[in-house]
Amino acid sequence: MSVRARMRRFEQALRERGLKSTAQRDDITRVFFGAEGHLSVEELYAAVRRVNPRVGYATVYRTLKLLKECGLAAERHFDDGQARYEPVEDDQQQHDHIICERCGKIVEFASQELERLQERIGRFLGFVVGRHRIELYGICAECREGRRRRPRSEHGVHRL
Amino acid sequence: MSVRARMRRFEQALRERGLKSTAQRDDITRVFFGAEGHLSVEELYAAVRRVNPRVGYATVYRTLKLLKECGLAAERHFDDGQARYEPVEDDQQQHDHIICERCGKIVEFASQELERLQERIGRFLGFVVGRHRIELYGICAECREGRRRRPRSEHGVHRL
DNA sequence: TGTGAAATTGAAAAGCGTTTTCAATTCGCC
DNA sequence: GGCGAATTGAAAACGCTTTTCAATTTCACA
Repeated sequence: MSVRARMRRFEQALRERGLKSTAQRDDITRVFFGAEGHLSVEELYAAVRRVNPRVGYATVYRTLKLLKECGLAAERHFDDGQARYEPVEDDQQQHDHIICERCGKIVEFASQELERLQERIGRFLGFVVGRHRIELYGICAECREGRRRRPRSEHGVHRL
Repeated sequence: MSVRARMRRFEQALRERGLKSTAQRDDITRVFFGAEGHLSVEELYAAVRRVNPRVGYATVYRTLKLLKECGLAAERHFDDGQARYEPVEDDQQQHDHIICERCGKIVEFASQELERLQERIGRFLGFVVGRHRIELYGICAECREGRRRRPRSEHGVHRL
């Protein structure tokens, strides 16, 4: 879905809730939807600032909270102590993450098998499993080979 | 391993580091090792206070940090925003958790299959996986059946 | 196009879990 | 017992996040 389309979605969600559309919200969501996901608030704030230096930190937090409530953003808590946010594609099912501890790259993947196994484990222990959190931490190929340490986030969910 | 034996281990670790053994450390570790794991700092602090009301919050934090560094405690960050700690048995291998969102019960499990699958996924994506974080969230049997809502933590790792 | 109630904003303060600071106390080797 | 180093509790500081509050902006309605 394009940035434009997502922003229309957001505007609509605002109207449905009787909330107002503002320049700040527009700027923040535009930058957010245009970025590659897994942004921290700090990163998003910095990026928005480049476009509109009048935007305050609190507004970025508030807008992310709104996006979350509208189902347009997902909040993640990895092991670095700050929340990260990714845009939610509406066709996109649940997925997990593998994170390089050297360069910080975050790769998304979705595994049917993992899904099934988790379900099975839950059932065995008497649980009905709703959500899960699965994060793998390791070193990516580029880092092991001593190549560049640049990429922060690789885009798209890998289906396995 | 008994509480006594673990405390001896701790004393030994202290000596090795040139650190001192104190009444506070003894009280905190005794309560910690005697409890059923997955305690928050708050819970441990409250429990220790019942034994020795002079112990301060900071000392509980400091002692847990020490235990962690000695490999006698593991720190976990579930979705409730505070760290939880569990005693580490020396024979105990890596395990994961399934958590009831109604009663808060935490059940430990270890799955060879899950281990293998995770390894395989990592390799497929070019990673060498070191550690992982796997948490399943759902509703436990007791809660679904409307039984009591008491148990906080069930003891022992379920091997699957 | 103007008006005004309600929503929104930025800056600063507060919150929350955790860590650090610091003066006073305790430990343990001589 | 005496002394230097480690430890302690209380309070302050921390980093991230939320809330407060007065000033500004939006937008439904006139």
